[in-house]
Amino acid sequence: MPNHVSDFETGDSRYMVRSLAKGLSLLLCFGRESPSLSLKELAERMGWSKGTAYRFTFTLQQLGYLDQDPTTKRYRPGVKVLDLGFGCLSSMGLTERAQSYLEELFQKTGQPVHLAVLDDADIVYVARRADRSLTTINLYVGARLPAYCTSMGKVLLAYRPREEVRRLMKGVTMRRHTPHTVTSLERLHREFEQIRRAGYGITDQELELGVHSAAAPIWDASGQVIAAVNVSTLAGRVSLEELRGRFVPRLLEAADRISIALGHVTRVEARAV
Amino acid sequence: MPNHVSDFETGDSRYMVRSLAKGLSLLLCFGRESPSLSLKELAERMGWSKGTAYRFTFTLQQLGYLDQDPTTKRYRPGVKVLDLGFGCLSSMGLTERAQSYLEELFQKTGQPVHLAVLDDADIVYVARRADRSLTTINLYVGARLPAYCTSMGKVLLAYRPREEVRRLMKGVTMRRHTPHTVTSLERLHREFEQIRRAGYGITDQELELGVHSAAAPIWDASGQVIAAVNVSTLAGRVSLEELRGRFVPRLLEAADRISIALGHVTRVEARAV
DNA sequence: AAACATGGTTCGGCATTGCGCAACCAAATT
DNA sequence: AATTTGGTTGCGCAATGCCGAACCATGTTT
Repeated sequence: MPNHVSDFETGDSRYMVRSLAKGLSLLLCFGRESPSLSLKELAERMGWSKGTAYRFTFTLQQLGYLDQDPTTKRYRPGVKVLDLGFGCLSSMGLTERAQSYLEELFQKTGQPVHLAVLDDADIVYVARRADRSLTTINLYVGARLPAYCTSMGKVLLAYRPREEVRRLMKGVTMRRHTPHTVTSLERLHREFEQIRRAGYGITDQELELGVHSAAAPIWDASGQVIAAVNVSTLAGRVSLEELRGRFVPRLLEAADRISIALGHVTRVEARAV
Repeated sequence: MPNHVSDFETGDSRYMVRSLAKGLSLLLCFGRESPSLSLKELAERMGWSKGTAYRFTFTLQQLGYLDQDPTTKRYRPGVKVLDLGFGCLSSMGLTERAQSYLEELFQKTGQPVHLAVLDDADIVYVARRADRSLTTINLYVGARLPAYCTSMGKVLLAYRPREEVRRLMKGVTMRRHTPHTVTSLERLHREFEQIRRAGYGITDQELELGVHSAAAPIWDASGQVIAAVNVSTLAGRVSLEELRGRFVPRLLEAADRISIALGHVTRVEARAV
């Protein structure tokens, strides 16, 4: 078996259609730091020849996923990319069904509330309800944050089998974002234990100083935890006690209602307060 | 030049990388009506052999753009699709910069407000701020509506060169969604004239009975109209006069502010009221 | 329980596709 | 005018991805 060409992907990528993978990775180049790219830049970033880069941008442009400025020739993502993402998002039905409960939770607490799902060891925001700029980090739908240092992330991990958590967290370096960040896997597992007992989780300034939040799991009809809701508060304005005492009960109520809306059969569970 | 095989795409698709196009069209299969699909269904919809369908789903799954239910084997869009859409959306910067102004407009009017851009003859929602379920249609970010019968659509078209409008509207059948819908291109052009003079546009129940709305253009630094904001109201609760008198001034103010935030150099323009 | 049906997975062989390369343009810069 | 930079083509060949058909693994029918 002469390893003539590095076919890295563990070999199981025998079926991988490469051109598709390439094209998609090209779309990922665009972001906040590089909202538009020239053909040259694209080719360099991807490590492709100009010709190849041209064929891919051409294709994506034809299909509407890239726009090209006619004068500068630079490419920008086209609005059609939203068709990819959001036909899909709506297909989950999650956001739509959760929206009104998020609204209610926001009204009752006056704090920004979010909905997120787990993807590998990240959480991805899928909906939010907040006042303008209460949050320090700029969170938008689709944003990713590491799971291990966020309340929703911990909740989502807490309800996964231990084996899966091990697999997901393998390769994640638990960076100490703040002095409060939990950076030991063992400690994390103890927190998961606690979360499962309490039915919710709290993180205190682990990702960013001055922000703490509480999160609760959302169950679907099959009894899986598929998402988490949180309430996020500023440490300077709301104490942990207040978060726990005033906001958590509302949070749990909202989480339950969303779960029910998704068809979850509620089991009355004892919750340590 | 023997046209041996139908290479439909006007011939200029010589450079089209087919596998990419195919893979992307596969992702578009998923939507509200079909949130999950089996390999078989996918193969049928696409007109592919099972093997081909398998390789594409395999690829997309490996990359995280598709999830597969391990028991039923059915595919659903993976959360990673949001990376495609929203890395991009954020790269526009538009939504982020507009968010706080939308919030303000919503607070002042108490009505749902939206932000949309033009894509072909459609408008695509890129941001919104609304109470729960005031709207009858379920609008989410990424949703598409025809431009010709929406306030934002008309505004967006009104500021495009006539030639471009002709091109975009070619092939669009102006369906009479309600008795109020404007279905003549000529009439539409007269409205555009009016919109340019007034600096905003109103549609009265043209897409759906009971809903009317006012929209205003958003300009970028280069003097182009790149988006539109609207305020949408229920005909039963807010009269057209009230919409015009109470809400439009606020709408215009918000639109101006967003434009300025985008670097637009405000020219003081006379606006007919 | 055996036969059947359904739908997912795998393989081999070959036409097609898409790649690198290198030339060709078209603008901007010197 | 000469040079540079970056976008657009064309060619020939190797790798890619397609078809068809077999193989499996479950679930269903008789």
